[in-house]
Amino acid sequence: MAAPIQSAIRNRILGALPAVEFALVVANLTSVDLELGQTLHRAGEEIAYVYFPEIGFISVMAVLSEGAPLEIGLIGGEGVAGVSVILGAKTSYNEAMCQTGGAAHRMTVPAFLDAAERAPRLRDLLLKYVHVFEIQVAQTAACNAHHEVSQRLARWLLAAHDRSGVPELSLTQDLIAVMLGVRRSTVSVAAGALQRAGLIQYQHGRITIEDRPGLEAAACECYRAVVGEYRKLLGIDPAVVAAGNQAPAIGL
Amino acid sequence: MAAPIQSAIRNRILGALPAVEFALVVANLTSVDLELGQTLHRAGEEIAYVYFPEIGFISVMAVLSEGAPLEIGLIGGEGVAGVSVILGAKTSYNEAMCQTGGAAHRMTVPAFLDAAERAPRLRDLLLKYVHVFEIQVAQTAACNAHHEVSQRLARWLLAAHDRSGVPELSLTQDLIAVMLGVRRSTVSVAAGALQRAGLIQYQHGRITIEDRPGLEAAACECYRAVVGEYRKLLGIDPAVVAAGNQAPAIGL
DNA sequence: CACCTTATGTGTGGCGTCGAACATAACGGC
DNA sequence: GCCGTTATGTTCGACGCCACACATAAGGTG
Repeated sequence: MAAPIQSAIRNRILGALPAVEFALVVANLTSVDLELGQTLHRAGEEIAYVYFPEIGFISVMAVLSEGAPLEIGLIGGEGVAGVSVILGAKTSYNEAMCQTGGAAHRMTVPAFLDAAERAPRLRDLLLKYVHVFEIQVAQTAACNAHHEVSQRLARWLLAAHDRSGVPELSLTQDLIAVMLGVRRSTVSVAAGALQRAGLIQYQHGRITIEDRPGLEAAACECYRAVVGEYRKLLGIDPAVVAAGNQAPAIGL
Repeated sequence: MAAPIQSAIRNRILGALPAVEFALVVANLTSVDLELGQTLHRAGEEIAYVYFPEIGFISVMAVLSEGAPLEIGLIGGEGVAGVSVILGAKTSYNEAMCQTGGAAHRMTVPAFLDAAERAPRLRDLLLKYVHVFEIQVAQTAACNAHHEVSQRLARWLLAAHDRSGVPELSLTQDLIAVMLGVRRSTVSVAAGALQRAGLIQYQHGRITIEDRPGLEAAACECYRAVVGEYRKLLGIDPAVVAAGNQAPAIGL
């Protein structure tokens, strides 16, 4: 388990640290694989580790007494899961789970808090991340109340694609329906419309985005708004800009 | 403008400070009236002041390009408006406005940041408040997706009543409809049902809660869940426990 | 008291999603 | 290549809320 060197790190919070602070952090990082369906922290239970995703993304879900949990936010390589310990939280109110395969670096909570104490730039970035994540959640609250499923589906696919870093996503409509808090048949209809419009391509649990600008046009403003805040406040784009993966055309 | 003494403060974050820290803060506090419809900070604009409500409550609203803004969170005497400056935010993503008459103590942002730096207990409380507020927003996101308007109406009335500290609220159905992001006629139907059930009493812009336990039973779990987190994490109850205002029967 | 304004109650057709069922299609293991 | 499993497509009645309209009622004001 050799310590990773900073240039090889894909997580953009870790990547943005000055070398001095990264050195302080890296000793306590452990690389772990994230498996599909793996729960990083459960609702109401103690947060043991803080995760810096490298590959794949993590869904933060609200758990209601009746009905399946539904997603309120996404965390990828632009962020951190479990960051609320920096606010003094001991337990997690929501549930964090991995919906794709992936990998992350993790730290124990005490090590994380110690590092945040001693590394001012890290602390600054973490608090800003708390803020943009809250913006994402707030936008989701409004989106759930006002926007149609087809728009929300497009938004979600874009956000997931941004954070996955690969052109093809392994995601069933069943899973997406849970994320959005709707019936699978509703997703099927909405996805079928997107597919007929040539925006996406479904293939038995694998989905590719064929026309990104078109999909952005089909999504509600929420996608664009949240990406803009990540850039503005954190200086970090949720989209992975890896080799062979073109940057999303959001700007304008 | 005499400096307020701590025992006369109704805001429960200020009230929870040790005397040493309160002394540090109080010099920079200014008492202001909050007028109905007054905007404390607008979406996208700079946050100039941080507000500690004393009387009445503040609605935090998400602004979408089409349609009226809708509420994502409530702040009363248990909290602070504009607290996200402590995360490094300069501007507000959402809009904070006063839906009732009221009063607050406010500080300029630089004074606030300075105080938070020097007063550890204050800083601790503020970060925890950021956390519980995010929980409130997250719960609202799930609530908007899953729960019916009648339940959401009951939840909202309870939350507003908690924070107002008075038995009678001055709130039109029109205003509530905007908060919940639904049509006024829908509120009218839902409120009529609650009224016929003897839970509330509407009277031309004034509303009284007749049967609080009944109203809690009519509300979705979200009300109870959020109150529980305020108590657990902050040690503060959103409900004002003033003379003549019985504490809400939430416990169980 | 009469009148205007504001607030609430009620009704109707339409649309989006639910909830549930069933049919088809693609993959994977043997 | 067959077959069970998994994933997707499609349909249909029901229901909640929209969107819009109009009626009624309860203040406030002169």
